[in-house]
Amino acid sequence: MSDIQQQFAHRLKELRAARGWSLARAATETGVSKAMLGQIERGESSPTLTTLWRLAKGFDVGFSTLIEPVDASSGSFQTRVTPPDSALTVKTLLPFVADLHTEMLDVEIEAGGMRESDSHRQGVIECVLVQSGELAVYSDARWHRLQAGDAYRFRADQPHAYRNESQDKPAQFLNLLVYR
Amino acid sequence: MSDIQQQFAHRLKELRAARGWSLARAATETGVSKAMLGQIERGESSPTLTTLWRLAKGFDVGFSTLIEPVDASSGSFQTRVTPPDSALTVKTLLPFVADLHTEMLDVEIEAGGMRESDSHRQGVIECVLVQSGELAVYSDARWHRLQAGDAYRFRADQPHAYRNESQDKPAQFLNLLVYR
DNA sequence: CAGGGTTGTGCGTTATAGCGTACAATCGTG
DNA sequence: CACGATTGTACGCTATAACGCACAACCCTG
Repeated sequence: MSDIQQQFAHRLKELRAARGWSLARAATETGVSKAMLGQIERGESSPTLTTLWRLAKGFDVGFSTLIEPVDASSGSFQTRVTPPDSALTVKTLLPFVADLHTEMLDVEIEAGGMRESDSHRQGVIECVLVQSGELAVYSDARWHRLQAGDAYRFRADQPHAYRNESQDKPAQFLNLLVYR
Repeated sequence: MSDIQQQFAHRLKELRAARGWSLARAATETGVSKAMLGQIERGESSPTLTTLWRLAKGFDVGFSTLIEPVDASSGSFQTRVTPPDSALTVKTLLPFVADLHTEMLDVEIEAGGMRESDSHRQGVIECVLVQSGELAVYSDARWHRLQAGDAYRFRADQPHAYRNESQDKPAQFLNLLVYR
């Protein structure tokens, strides 16, 4: 029995309990046998992809939520201003939280300023939403020019950079990182 | 053979081709046998959870990305302003796109204005990031007061509402919806 | 060209996923 | 209390996941 099998055993029990379903009811909703559901919940069996898919549909959750729970609690969280360095002011609007796989920054880059960024981990997608000014984004080996109101997405698992094209005014953009 | 099995067959081939790995190399990286990888790619087998997990780790992708690809192409997308109605101006900064499971709105609500919202689908999480003004958010059967710079998350698969607490000035907030 | 290395497929074997059924335990009702 | 309904577990059977190995086809190098 593997760790993921154990984790999923616990998760399936959670999903079922949250809906107040018996094994029989869950079997009806998902099309997976009662006996098999029991085996999975006790960690005695590692379900196939086909069975996992049935479970996701029957429980009406996305595939990733089937495995990894989303924190359903409500609550405040803090935005945060990173101390300004030579060219950039970064305010973290939505800090990275594991269950949402998302992070959002409000970035201001001074007139003529530029910032390079290392690659993020494999598969991270970045969306740049220009709020004001003239911004250029470097990705896929070239610069892309953006105006206020423009938006641009690219893979952030490669080196990339931001540059304020104006020599007079700062530029401001929202930076959304989606980790999938 | 199920639809998801066929979909995954195609996806696994994609993942492997993208890295330029042979079946033997992929077997080494994932700990899943070459013969089994071949069976999966030809849609002849539905891998168990344990095997899926090994694949995710070996290919260094999140579990959901193992099944559903993220569009890796770069490109601009349009922000959009919804015509104002009686109390609200909505600008869609990031329209919903299926592969990111995310949507972002810039909302301005006039002095004293209020808006109720129906439930979204099961499991949607909403983050409200107040940019200016005094906002109250209704969720979990009660109102939560927020100031500029405050942020609040809650489950959006329940009825919820927004209200500008000020009778003098509009309030503005960013609204991030994460569908998981 | 021949030979060695690489690649993907097919086969047979073993372990286990998935099921229907039976049943013990528990619960609720008359 | 007895009885019926419900719930979760165990069992035996069938189908298939997963593997190691052999091999045909292809590619590259001397």
